[in-house]
Amino acid sequence: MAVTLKDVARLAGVSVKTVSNVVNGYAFVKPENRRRVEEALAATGYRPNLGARNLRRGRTGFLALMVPELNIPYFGELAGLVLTAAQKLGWSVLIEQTQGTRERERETLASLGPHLVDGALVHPEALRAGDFRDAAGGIPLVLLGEHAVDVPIDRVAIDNVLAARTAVAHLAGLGRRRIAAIGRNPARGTSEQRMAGYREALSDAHLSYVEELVAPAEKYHRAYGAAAMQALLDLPEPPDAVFCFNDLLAIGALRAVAERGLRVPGDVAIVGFDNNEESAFSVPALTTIAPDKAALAEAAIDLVCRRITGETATPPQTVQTPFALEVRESTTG
Amino acid sequence: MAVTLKDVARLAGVSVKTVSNVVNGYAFVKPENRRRVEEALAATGYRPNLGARNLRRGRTGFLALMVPELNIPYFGELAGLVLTAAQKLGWSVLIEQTQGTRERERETLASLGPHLVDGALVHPEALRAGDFRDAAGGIPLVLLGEHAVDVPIDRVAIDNVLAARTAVAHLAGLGRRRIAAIGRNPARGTSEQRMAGYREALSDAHLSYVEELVAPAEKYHRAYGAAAMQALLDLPEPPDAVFCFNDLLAIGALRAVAERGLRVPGDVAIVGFDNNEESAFSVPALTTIAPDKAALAEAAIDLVCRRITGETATPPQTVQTPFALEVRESTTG
DNA sequence: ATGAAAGCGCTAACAA
DNA sequence: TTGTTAGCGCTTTCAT
Repeated sequence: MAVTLKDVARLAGVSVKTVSNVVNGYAFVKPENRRRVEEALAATGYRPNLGARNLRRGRTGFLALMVPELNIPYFGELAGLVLTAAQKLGWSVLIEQTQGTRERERETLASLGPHLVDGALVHPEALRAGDFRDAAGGIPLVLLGEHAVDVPIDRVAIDNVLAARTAVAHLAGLGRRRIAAIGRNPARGTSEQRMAGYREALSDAHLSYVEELVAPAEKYHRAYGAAAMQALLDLPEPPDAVFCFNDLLAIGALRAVAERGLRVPGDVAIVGFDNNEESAFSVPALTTIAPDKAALAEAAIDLVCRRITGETATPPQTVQTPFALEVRESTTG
Repeated sequence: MAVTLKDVARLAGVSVKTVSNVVNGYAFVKPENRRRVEEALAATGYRPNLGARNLRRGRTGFLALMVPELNIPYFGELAGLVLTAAQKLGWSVLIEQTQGTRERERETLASLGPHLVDGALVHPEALRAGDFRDAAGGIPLVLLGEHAVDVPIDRVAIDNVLAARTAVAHLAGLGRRRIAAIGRNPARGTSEQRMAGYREALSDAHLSYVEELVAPAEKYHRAYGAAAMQALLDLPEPPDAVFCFNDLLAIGALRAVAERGLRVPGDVAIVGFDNNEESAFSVPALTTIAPDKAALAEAAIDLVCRRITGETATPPQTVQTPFALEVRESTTG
């Protein structure tokens, strides 16, 4: 059916070794033979059978990317960048969705392994430290995003505490005094970090931490942001600013404010987190923390590839990638 | 390193054949042996090497999904659904991004093939009919979305003409007389279809087709929608309604209207296409055509799998999946 | 019902 | 510099 190395060899009148050498860019091939092989290659339209090559090499040639859901804009954007970064280095990526549940995350981690992929980038939502005990059959893992889980595994993330602090400091700098937060969720690692940054910034601005101004969010989706904002607006003394732990929550909050006939940022200023593409086009456009997602994707791919090739054998490291505060209309109408 | 069939066989004191039989659920294995094999399997934590299995079977076990970009919400959502549908049937999916350029689409199609994947779902943007000439090395292909390309290949799509017509009829039914369109682009297949539906609906409503009310869009991104809307609003006699060929364009249009201090739907009613999740939360929420994306994903996966297994050997077919008009605030403030 | 062995397409150690 | 050949881990005849 498909053209094999042997077919090419026969056509070129050389051995498979020589063809293999040419295909793999081995330098020492007699020019005459190289020419004939290349001709045969072109004539047959030969394409190496990756499965066979990798079986022989003890590699699969694939990486995995584990994320909650691709229809969450942040992960859609990130996945796109990861694919691009991987492709540049000649890797194919298998994307696995977990829906953010611990069980699916554990299953997925277990299903990964040397027989399927050579390495994986994982963005866990609910995994605990113990879940990593020789998971994934020992292939190199790189954790994406900051999490409470304290495991000796490579990580790439922005400084969530500082980012949250920056966002809230911006609000305080605008003269807002009742700054709420939406997104507290003990089950999520990043929630802890962002809470910490929130508290630090309040303290920096000599504002006190008010329990009732911190709204939980079960999921970081738009509808939950809207619901949380409604609750906040029902307070006897509603907030004059809100820091949302991601843009989806912020977009929901934006709607809730509009539905009350209130103004953003006039009555309530809003800051998000992630800089989803949609956030630049909401009405009003959303001020948000903009992580450098391309840098994140590239650093992660780079790291996992170096681990696979054994190029880097140092202890697990944490790479911090940059972020910026993107100021838009939702705080400076 | 990893546990192989041979290791399990040795531990269980049987031949690899017997282990293979157990692993593959072959019925006729002596209960005693089955028990011992299962014990050995559990003790070693054996996981089959997919590469080797597929090499032997002449399969790869992978499907490909070719899309322009994952950070476009429609494709992020669709990809997530495709992954889910594929997983249910035990397939892994390789996602390939083309950025919507014809060249990358051709390259990708060529890079696919029996050595990499067993079948592919492709959502082309710029491909021409000729580009499909024995592309992808003869593996089963399923086209996603409607396109101008007329090739004898399986397809899954909604009825774009009818959908567009429905959207515009809705606008006309609201009493709007100057209904514009944003998104004309001869290079894109769906553009033709949506233009046709637009014209049909105008004619149904006894409105004449006005060339200046049809705005082109190079890319179907938010910024292009905003630019097109601005141009439309600069017209001596601006439109009182706009049909955008996707939600991204509509979101951009929404912003452009807001920036002028005009009202949606008061001054201009807007309808989109795709029903991205964000469209339910924009201010105002967007009326849009909502294709049943889950049905699309499932039908496509189902079809390609049946072709691969040879279960379906009929001539290429076109499967139509349902859509609905989702009426929201942007047309009924 | 199960074992022995061939071979999927490829790479690489070993020879020549 | 190039040919020969042994596997990579698995499935699957063909025997038994």
